[in-house]
Amino acid sequence: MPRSPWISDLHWKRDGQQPRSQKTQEALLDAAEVLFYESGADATSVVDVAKKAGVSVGAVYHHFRDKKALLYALFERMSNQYETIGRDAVDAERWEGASILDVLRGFLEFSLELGRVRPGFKKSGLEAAQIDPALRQHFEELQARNFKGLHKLLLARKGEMAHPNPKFAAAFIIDQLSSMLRSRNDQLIRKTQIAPCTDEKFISEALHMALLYLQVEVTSRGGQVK
Amino acid sequence: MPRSPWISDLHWKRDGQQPRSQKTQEALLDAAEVLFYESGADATSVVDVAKKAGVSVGAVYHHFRDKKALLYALFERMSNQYETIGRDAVDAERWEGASILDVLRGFLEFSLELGRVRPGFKKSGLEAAQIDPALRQHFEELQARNFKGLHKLLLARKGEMAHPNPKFAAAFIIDQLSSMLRSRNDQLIRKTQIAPCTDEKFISEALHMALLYLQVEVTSRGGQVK
DNA sequence: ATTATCTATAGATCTATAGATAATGC
DNA sequence: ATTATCTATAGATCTATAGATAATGC
Repeated sequence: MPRSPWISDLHWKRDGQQPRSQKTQEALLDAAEVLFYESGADATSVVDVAKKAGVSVGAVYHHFRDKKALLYALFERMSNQYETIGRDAVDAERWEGASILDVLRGFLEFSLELGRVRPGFKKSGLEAAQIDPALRQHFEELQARNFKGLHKLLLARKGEMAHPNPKFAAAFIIDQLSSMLRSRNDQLIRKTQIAPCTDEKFISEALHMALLYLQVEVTSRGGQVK
Repeated sequence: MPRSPWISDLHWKRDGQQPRSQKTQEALLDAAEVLFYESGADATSVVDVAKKAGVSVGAVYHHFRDKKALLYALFERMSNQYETIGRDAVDAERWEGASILDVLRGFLEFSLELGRVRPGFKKSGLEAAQIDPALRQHFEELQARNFKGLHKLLLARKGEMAHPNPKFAAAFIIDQLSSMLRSRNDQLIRKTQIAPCTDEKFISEALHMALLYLQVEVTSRGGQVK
């Protein structure tokens, strides 16, 4: 029985034979990521995606079973990249000798950077999660895994925290910082804020708030905080 | 020159002559608010809205110039209600004798309540803001006005804050608390959080964090914080 | 010979209207 | 008599396919 040209039984994406296949597929995913971010998947037609990618509609349907499959593939790419990034970011060895302040600063800086260079990265993947419960759950698990990795890094440094319940406090602060980052990475929401500030200032204030909440004595580790 | 049956020159909404007009219009707006929240305005067809409101498509177009006009009207309703609510909420007299803790608690409790009983309230209005820059700006101003009212309430109590820059600190904490509330009111995002807790616990922790950041001495005002 | 792409278009879906019918209030 | 609603459908838009043409690699 010959191998199906479609990856997975759900016929999501064609497994191309020529190098140009991958180029085209990635061009289509890049185009979709941007367009879906700007206007949403519904408001974006397949023709729009093809045009932006510089190919014809026919080419889209040669590579992807249907429009939904394009969204699935986009989700898959986001998911894979996010997992790789996340695994690397919360690697224990990478943070050896680092303080809670260092770890949290890394988290904030990285998230802001990601929102800047790939604004559609998460949102376009979330569009897929919105229409398919299975993807939704996968996204939740993915996010939870990364957060839990960060949580572990913080708890390994619980000696720095005077908070009576470091386990809860660390989880709570991760949730709240990520909420703050999400708003900051969203252009529309950001405009409604009344304390506009540079990324640097935002990071320093958010860190200050987090350390107060966790009851981390900053002075004892030297004046790394402004 | 006879008065146009359409409100405003942009022909947004018909100014009905009979009482049932208003009933129908409100039923349509209610239906749209829910459907647009659940699936987005694009994914919702006019037939869907009509069906949910219990009227025919023709009735929709009798009252609203087009689908966009329905979205505009929804935005307008949200905008008016939000303004009334906001003006009332940040009324100085209403908070006479209240502490910073009281004011912030009121803000958190109210926002969570609004998200619970009218989940589509803000989101459906935001859909309109997404497609029209003028509405977008109006929404920003509306939000900013409410936030500034809250800001004023806090600054009127700056004696409670030991923070060296109460003006900035108050604005910053308002922005961050509203980010936290936004995530908490979004079901999908909320599921990705790793420190699930009751609304009560959330409020108490968020307040605790805010007061630490603002450097408000809670003990001096009695044990209102758990 | 196989794989990838393009052009043209059928079929589905949705928006908006026309024209007929029902309800309201002077 | 006027206003509101309904049914049926024209027209627009978008998805997806069929069939022809071009590029690739054995």
